[in-house]
Amino acid sequence: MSLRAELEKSVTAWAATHFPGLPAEPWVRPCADERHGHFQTHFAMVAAKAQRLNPRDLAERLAKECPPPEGWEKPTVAGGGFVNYRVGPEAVGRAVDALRQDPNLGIPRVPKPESVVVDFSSPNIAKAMHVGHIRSTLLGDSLARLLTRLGHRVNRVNHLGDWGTQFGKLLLAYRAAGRPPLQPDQAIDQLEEFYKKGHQEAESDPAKMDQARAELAALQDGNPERRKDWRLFCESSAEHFRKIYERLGVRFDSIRGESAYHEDLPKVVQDLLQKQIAEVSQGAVVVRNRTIAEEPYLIRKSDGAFLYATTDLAAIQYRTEELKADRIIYVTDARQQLHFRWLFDTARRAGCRAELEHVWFGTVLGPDRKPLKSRDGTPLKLIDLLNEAKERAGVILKSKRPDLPPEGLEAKAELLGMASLKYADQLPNRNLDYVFTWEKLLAFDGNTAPYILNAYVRTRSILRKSGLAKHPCAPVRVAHPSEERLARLLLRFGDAVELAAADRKPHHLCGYLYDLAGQYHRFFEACPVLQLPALRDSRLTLVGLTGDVLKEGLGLLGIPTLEEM
RNA sequence: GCGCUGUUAGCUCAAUUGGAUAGAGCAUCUGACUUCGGAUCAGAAGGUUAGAGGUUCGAGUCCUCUACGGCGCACCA
Repeated sequence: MSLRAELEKSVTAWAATHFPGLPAEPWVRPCADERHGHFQTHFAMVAAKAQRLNPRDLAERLAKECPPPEGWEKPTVAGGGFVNYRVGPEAVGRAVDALRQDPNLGIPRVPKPESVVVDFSSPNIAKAMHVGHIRSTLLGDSLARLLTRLGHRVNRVNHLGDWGTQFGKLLLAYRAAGRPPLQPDQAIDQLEEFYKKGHQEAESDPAKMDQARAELAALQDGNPERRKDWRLFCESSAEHFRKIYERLGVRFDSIRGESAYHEDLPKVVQDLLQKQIAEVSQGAVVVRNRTIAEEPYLIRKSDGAFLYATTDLAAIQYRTEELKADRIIYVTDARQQLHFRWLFDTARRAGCRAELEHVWFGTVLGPDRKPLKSRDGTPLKLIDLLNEAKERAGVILKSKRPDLPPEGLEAKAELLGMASLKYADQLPNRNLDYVFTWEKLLAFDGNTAPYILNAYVRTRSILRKSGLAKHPCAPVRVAHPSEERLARLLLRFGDAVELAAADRKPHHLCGYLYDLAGQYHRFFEACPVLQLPALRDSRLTLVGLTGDVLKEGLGLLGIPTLEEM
């Protein structure tokens, strides 16, 4: 249990006894300013307001009747009714001793594990993944890792766009070209060319548009030749996706595209009509809810075709009934908020009992504050982004480590490039658009992956220097202020992980890891580790624990570590 | 028009969900190296949190209005 949680227990018990009416919030928080203390509670001010009492008097009572755990200083009252607590160095040492023996590093387990589907990434078949997919892919992956770590049963689902109307135009051009074989390493580019060609033709020539529609209808009716072509498109795309996911270290439990729900769609619409949730309007089938919008939600077009809303409804049914999901989390960009409001509302009215959540994020912008594009104005391809990250990391590596043999350089550049990209993408609050620059991404200092990795590497190098095979696990004695700060920060890891998961915002964890890396660097400046025999094992233990927490924290963000920079 | 969302230091972003004197990095300036790895550390400077009201013991955070931006609103996904 963290220091905070220990104190929290005591304060909450006191609050529940004397003020049973008040909500059981977390009342204990770390002080923003250490001069006030290590932890504070503002409970007295809240309770005083509710009961019309004097907040200072109540704070005095709380401080007196609610003593901190063993080894803490006597609490003090300050301001308008804050009670401040300070932990003694021995108590810090004891807490760190408990932490180093905890395989979970202070990360709590949820009392009631849920079966959670995380739906993320979801690229379209026959198109290269682009920069618009990166936030969903990384954020979804991190959320899945966080929820798994807290004890939930997580199902990572890639809901591929493999059944849209774009296939009519693509088939049209592909077949007109004589159904040529696709080159393994250029398949995606070839498919994009065919689509572009088919699209242009269909837009300019109504007869071609009719043909494209006919191609789509043939595919959806199960025409064997079209099916075969479509499967080829899917397989070529899958290979493209696989390479990118491998480099990003992202995996899925289930890759199940829209096509998998094709057969279920008529029944979904029929059910909604039968339950009188949906109605026929102007030949289409729609769902209405004036509290959401005046315009209705379309689930079947007037020509009988289904939409992605219908597919999503079918997917909810599958996930709740077949996968037994208690909760489904969708990770998509902000523009789909209205769609998900409609989707969730409709599913609930139709009897869905699972919790449905839309975790949305903003756009990646270029330096001009417009959505990030490549030089020719098309969306920036993800593969180009990854390659450039690696290349730039390689240039920096060579300049920083000219002594490094060329063999190891490439793998190191790849790791640093991916780590930097992943960290930079997850650092800003997901609800905001963010401005992407290479300078920020691969900077050596500031809140970046290299800075944190550097701290980790130094925990490893000091170990190598010590001649030991692994970090010792000795009782920790905090002797220096920067050492004590490091220890207390380590004890907050569990809180940071919990907050990031509960908020569905991994950037909270980035902030914590940056603080920890910085505090480790300060400790490192101030505290000789190997030179002082009396403190050597204690400090090596602290160093080892710092490394473990940095590694575990980065791991929850999907970022691997390395032993040497 | 309706709805969602945003505006914090010159720039890019934080702020533990209503708590104490709003913090970092970059850029600028000043220091610390024959280093337990300097991809580091110490320090200076930089703010009417877009503006105006309101609620509160307390507001960057909640409410109302205004200005400016991004996005979405029936047959794409």
